[in-house]
Amino acid sequence: MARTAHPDDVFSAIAEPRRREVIAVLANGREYAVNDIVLSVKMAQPSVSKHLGALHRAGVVTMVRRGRHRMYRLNAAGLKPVHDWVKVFERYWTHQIDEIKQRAERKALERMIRLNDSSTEKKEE
Amino acid sequence: MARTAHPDDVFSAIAEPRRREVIAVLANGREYAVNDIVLSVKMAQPSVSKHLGALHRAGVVTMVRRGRHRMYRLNAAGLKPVHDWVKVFERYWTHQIDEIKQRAERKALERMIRLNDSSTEKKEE
DNA sequence: TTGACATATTCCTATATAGGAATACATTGG
DNA sequence: CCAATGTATTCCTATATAGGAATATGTCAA
Repeated sequence: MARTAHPDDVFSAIAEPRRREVIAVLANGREYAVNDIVLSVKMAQPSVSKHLGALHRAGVVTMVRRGRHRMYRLNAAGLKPVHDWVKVFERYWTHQIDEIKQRAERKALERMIRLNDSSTEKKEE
Repeated sequence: MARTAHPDDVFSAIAEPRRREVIAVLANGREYAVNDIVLSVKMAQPSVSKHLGALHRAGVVTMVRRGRHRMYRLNAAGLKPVHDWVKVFERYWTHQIDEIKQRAERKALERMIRLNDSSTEKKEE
C-alpha cells in the first residue's frame, strides 16, 4: 500500500523521463501552446496534456489561457528545491580532494565516534 | 501500462522521500551498517534494506560486506546527473534580473521566431 | 448556430512499488 | 554444529500512474 503519497512533489514530477523532455522544450523560458510541445516531443497530445498537468500541480510550470490555447511556461523556481537538495553533495565531486585521503579522514573520525557511541548509547532511544 | 521502465534511474531513486531520508543519514560520507540507519530513521529494517537496495541499483550508494554487516556509503557521484540537469535552471533564480524585462525580451524573440516558423514548417515531420 | 480546432478528461489495462509480516539467508562466536 | 545476530527476500495488498483510445469541453470564426 504505497502510502507514499508524494504526488505533486517536484522530485516525483521530474522523475518521469517524458516529463523532463517536456521541461527541456520549455527550458528557454518562452511560452508554448500544448500543440507546440506535441510537435517537439514524440508523444500523443493527451500524454503531453497529462504531463503538463502533473508539472503544473508540482509547480514546475505556469499556465495561462490565451484564446483557445493554453500557454505553458517553465516556472524554474519550482525546481529550486531539487537544486538546493542536490547542491549539498556538490563538494564531493568538485573538490578533487584525494579520495584516499578523504576516506582516511572519515575513518579516523568514525573510530573516534565509535569510542563514545558504541553499544553504550544507541542513538536516541 | 506504465511502460516507463525507469527503475534504477537516479531521478526515480531520489523521488522517494524516505529514500532521501536515508541519503541524509549517509550525507556525511561515512559508512553505515543497515542497523545504524534503521536507528536513525523511523523505518522498519526491511524497508531500509529495500530502499538501500534501490539506491544501490541506482548507483547512489556503494556497499561492502564486513563481517555480518553490510556497510553502505554514499556514492555522491551517482547524484551528479541530477545536479547537472537542474543546474541548467539555476540562472532563473540566481540572476535577479527584472522579471518584466526578461519576459519582454523573450516575447520579442518569440515573435521573431514565429515569423519564420509558423505553419510553414512544422518541426521535422 | 455550426464547424473546426485546441486541449483536457475519462475509461481501460498494465506496471511499479511501498510497507507490513513472516521468513530465509549469511556470518560469527562458542 | 548451533544459537544469535544482521540483513535480505518473499508474499501480500493497496496505491499511483503511464499510455492508448475515445470522448468531452472550450473557444473562435463565419
